Amino acid sequence: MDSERRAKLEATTRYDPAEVEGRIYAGWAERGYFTPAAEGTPDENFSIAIPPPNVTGSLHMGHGLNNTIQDTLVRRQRMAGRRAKWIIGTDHAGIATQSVVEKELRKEGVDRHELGREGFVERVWEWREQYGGRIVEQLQRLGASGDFANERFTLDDRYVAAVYKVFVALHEKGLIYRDNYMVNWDPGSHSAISDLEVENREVEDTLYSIDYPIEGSDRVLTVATVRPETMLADTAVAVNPGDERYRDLVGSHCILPLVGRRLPIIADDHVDVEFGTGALKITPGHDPNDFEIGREHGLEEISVIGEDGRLTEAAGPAYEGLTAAEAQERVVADLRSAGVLAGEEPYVHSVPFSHRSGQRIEPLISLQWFCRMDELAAPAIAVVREGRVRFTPERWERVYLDWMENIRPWCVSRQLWWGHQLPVWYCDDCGTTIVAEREPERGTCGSCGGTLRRDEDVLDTWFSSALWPFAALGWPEDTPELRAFYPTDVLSTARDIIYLWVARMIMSSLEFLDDVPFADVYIHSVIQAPDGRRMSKSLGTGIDPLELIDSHGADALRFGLLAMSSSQDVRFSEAKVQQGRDLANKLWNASRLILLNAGNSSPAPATDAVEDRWILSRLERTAELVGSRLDEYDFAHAALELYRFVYSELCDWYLEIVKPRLYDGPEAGDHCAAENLLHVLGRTLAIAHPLMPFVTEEIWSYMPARETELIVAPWPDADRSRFDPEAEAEVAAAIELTRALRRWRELAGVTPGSPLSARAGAPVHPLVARLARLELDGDGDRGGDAVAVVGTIEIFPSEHLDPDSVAARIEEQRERLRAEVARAEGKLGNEKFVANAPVDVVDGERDKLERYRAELEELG
RNA sequence: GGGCGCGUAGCUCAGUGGGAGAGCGUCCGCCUCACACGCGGAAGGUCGCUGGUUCGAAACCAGCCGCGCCCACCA
Repeated sequence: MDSERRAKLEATTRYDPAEVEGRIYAGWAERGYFTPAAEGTPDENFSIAIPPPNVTGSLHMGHGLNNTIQDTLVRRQRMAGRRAKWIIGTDHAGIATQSVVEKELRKEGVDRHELGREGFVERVWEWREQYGGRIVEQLQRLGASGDFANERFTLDDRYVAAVYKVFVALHEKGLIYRDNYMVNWDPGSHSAISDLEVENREVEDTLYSIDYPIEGSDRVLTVATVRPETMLADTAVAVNPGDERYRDLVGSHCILPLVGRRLPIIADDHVDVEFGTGALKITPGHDPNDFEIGREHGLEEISVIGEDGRLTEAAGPAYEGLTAAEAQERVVADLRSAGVLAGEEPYVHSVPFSHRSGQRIEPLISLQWFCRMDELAAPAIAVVREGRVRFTPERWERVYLDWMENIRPWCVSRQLWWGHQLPVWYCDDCGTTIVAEREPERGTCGSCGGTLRRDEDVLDTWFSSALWPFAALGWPEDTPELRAFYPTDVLSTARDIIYLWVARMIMSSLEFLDDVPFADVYIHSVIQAPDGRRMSKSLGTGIDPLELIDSHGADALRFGLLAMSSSQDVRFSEAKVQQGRDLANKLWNASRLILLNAGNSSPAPATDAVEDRWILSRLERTAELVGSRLDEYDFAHAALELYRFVYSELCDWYLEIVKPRLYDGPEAGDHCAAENLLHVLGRTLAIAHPLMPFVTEEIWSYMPARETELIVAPWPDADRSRFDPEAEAEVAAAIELTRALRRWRELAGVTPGSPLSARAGAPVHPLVARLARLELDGDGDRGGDAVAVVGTIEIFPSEHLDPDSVAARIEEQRERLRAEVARAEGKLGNEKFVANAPVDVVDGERDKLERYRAELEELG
């Protein structure tokens, strides 16, 4: 280390992440560590595909955790010597992005329709050029070692080609089809959306009861509804086939009030006898349930509400043009004056809302493109059942399977402009529909030569996301990247997109690449706000990860997130981030101690002194433990185990123990301490690197005899030959004795600075004497008797001892020992315990009892 | 309606059959020549409730109470 760097190290008593992180990161990127060669096989290589964040996104805590997890895994494997590729990219995020740009246009007073489709899409691309890189830059601040040089976007030309290939292939297979079907219409985005984009919310509505007169009778059938305006589209009334009250009416008709239409009275199992009057009005055009019943019974489907949310011509002149809400008011008023409104009462029920726009879903029948899923699902169910794809935590496997086993058709068309426009053309002249990867030549119909019209719709964003891991590697072309890195190893994500994304990736990969997309799915915890609410910008409960990086450093945030993560939801804890910051600082200062006192030593394990063997043993156990925790996706324990080793074992004990040897220094002849310290430090930094890459790389740059940067230094596989139970036991005993003496001193009122006059009853490790500040009497020539015995140490009276405190302390000790003796005696006095408990447990109790009795005796 | 998860120290969480743990916070003492983002020490818990299984339960089983999430077509 040159004198300038040495001076810097000496002067920097606090680790300063802001000074380090940008510089270190730029170095890594410059040297190309993030882009592995596309060579070798997927088995020997390692890859992860990032859940591509929305281009419109900015880094939130969920990204923070998920990407820290992925980066930790990637760094670990890169150090293990594998070509490690973290596939990076962003998602075009159809509705989200379109809304952002529309909002921007609105500020300029422009409606997207004024620009036209082409102009608008161009505008979105411009927006993406300008702002789309934000989230990617934010990932880099976290320390993400992804392959940013090969960043992908789900609307790149090559990616679009993959999407079209899949669409066309599924269409040819008959799985993708066009149909008039009940969809979730989102008035907010003015598009159909899939079932998965709908969320149910509890809402208080009014439940209206309406009398439908029965034809040829003066009886009425009373039906209940929360949406009276939809009655205009009723085409039947249903009762349960087993319902005695109405058995005679099945087959006859009633008359729809206000409209006068004859409605058949039908019998259907869906009808709940218990609910209301047991008679259900059937509106196939505006209720998903009624739609099913209608199709089963071949009922007429009438649409009275259009895609603009207004009543259509079919609703009749009195209502046409009204909004649904206005129509409801009018219908209720008309029913009342007609004297058929039998009742109204408040009613709480769950109602579908658009996840995206937040608006209430309008169920209606619409001509859309669908994908049948059952055939695709079957093999995707099988690979999970067979364990070719494993979920961690395991319980998500059931969640996945339950959904897959009841999968329903997927509405894939969206009435948006931003996205993959359907590769579908229509000939209005001859009625031909062409589904093709490329636009037909000259845009004309092959059959009749007529002009083709392209379908205006785009695909659901998740349709393209489903292809992410392989399309991002260049599929359908047979690229070197695909050959080297597919299938990927792990997918790390949050549970809310298991259906939307994870399941669909598995299905598409099996269908098109005949293989699973990844072997492991890790479902990480959801980080809630500190008060337990959802962390969200709109609730004002969000905490910005970037601010935490600014204040505490990226390593601190990474450590904190990993340490607080769990197999369940957790509340965000800034204390854990601070713990990470403290650990970074601790590593930094421990390193200063070692590096500034190591002279010209090089790292090498030393095994002469028992404390050296001890720390080596503890180090290797830590390497093993942290490694296996990471293998198990148990990041919290990996992080906390690292923290424990660095603080408790390395710093609190080993460094304190070897300080004298280090200070006496290599110059005085003890190279071992420095060499061993450098060895231990190096391996510790390597273990810590995947979790805390910046501080470890920075310290590493001061290490003598390093061959590479830490990011590509070998991962420290545990060297079990260094496990040393004897050294561990010996040092553990010395530590325990030291702590007992410190405790005794504190409680006996001896000030920390003053030495204790003592005699060792048995050989005692010199470190105990030093760390507990004992003045050991070599020849045993002491005036007076010992005032106390702590372990094997007799303590003599001295001017520092307060006799009353000592007496009180001893009595306290006696009490504790008596209680312990009583507990052990009780246990051993229980015949059943002695008879049934395992031998080692019983023996353990016996040993304890013996020890406590002996200690008690010593106290007198 | 069904499913999953959770209830342990003031706070956030570990702990899945043999003496209740960590971090933060609190209290006491230390600016000891790596670090006050530090060092040493301490206090603090009928492990949601009730039964059961067991020699032994925070852990396993059952029921209950409370909280959260997911799925579901009772209008």
